[in-house]
Amino acid sequence: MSASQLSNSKVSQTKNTKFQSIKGFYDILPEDSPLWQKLEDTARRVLNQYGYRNIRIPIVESTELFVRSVGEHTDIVEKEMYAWTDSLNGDSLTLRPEGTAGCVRAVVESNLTYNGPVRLWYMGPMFRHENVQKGRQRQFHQIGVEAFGYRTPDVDAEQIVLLARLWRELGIEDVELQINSIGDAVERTQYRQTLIDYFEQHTDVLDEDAMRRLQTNPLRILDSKNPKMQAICEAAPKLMDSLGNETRMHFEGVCVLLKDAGVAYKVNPRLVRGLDYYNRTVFEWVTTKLGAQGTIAGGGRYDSLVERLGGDATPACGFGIGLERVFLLMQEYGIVANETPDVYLVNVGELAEKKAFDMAETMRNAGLSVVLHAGGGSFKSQMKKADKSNARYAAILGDDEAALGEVSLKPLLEVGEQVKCKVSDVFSIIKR
RNA sequence: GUGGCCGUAGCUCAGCUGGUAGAGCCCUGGAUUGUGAUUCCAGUUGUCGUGGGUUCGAGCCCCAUCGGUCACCCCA
Repeated sequence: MSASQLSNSKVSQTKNTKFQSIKGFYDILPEDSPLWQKLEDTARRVLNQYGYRNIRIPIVESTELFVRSVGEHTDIVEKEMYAWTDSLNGDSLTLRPEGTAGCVRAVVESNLTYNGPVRLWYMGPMFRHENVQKGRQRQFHQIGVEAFGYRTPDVDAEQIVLLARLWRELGIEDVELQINSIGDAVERTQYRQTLIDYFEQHTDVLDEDAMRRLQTNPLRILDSKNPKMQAICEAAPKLMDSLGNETRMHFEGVCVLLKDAGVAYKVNPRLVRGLDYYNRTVFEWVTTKLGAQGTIAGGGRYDSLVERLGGDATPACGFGIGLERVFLLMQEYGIVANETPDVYLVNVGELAEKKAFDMAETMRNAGLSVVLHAGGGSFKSQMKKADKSNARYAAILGDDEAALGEVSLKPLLEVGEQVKCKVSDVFSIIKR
């Protein structure tokens, strides 16, 4: 392919056209970045508290990995994947639409469960070619949390409780926990057939959407918002009723632990997840404050995926957090994070300008965060910049101070006396 | 993939039945020598998303296109 063929024809037609980010791909600007970091830092801390270990996995995997794990007939695989053929060797590759598949691949590849169960987490961008709307971008960010080798309900509950703690630490309230058990593969297949049989007796009531789902995902019909189908959905056979004893006990176990932990939940029998690999416990944390995209975290058990991807049979449980949505929710709650340097170093005068650079380094050596005013300007304008920078103190360096190796410290965030001191004393004055 | 609404200054927006482009915020300078965020004064802000069309004349009307936004679907 030639260079001219490679260039975007729409852009190259008009000269000097400004580039724009691709639809659904966006910049997180410095204004928003501190709040993102607060979110990420808080999550890291909480995950650490629970003994989850970080793993960093690629953004690109082989297409087949996602087809096998997410499911051939899911929306993600059928129409949302950024997939292409590597022009150098013909491999079919895909930008990851979710993280679990790659994580399982890594666990199997490096045999991470060799010494027993592991708890893992990762963070980063995911890619789905969907239409954008509030809380949904084509490149979006998730924290993925996965536990491998744990069979018992305590891990399911642990992950849910971990999330409850995260919301608490972030200052997010009023998020609802919905849980359900969708059974093992066999139980679900049975139930699926039961459901198809049931709805096929009532096709006169089903709308177009439901008729389509009857073939693709009959469990989703129960979720219909069509009021005309409300009655028939209510009367439909319940998934819970077709679950085996072991599955029910597992679900009971999760519920009891949640109760004991004081985490409120709502059993939602219609809660099914869009990815094929889930079984038994599924859950979502939902908010009503973000419009249509209310799920801020969701996950569940996927006991057969590891084996399906070539590993030894290993039970597993995990979830994803939609960081954009949590971020929006934090904004909704007025949660803020500001960058506040300790010092903004104002420097006016020939000698002062000469010494300021070195003086800033000295203060940084002492452990302070120091923004050096660069580029000259009047005293007044420098003070204005100091104010804008959100710094706690303006360190004023004029020729008087410079000659003596001193600075004048003026508090900017609260009222207080301006004091003149040696550069070496700045740290102890500010940090006391 | 489908539909509603919207694109005017860095930001938030006004702009009448078509008649040369506006406000606030921000930014810059000043209100007697080196003190910010408040106040007062002055000043800079633009291919009106893009490309066509109608018209003597288009920010405004028409078509196309791109983008934003919200929703369906689906999901984090």
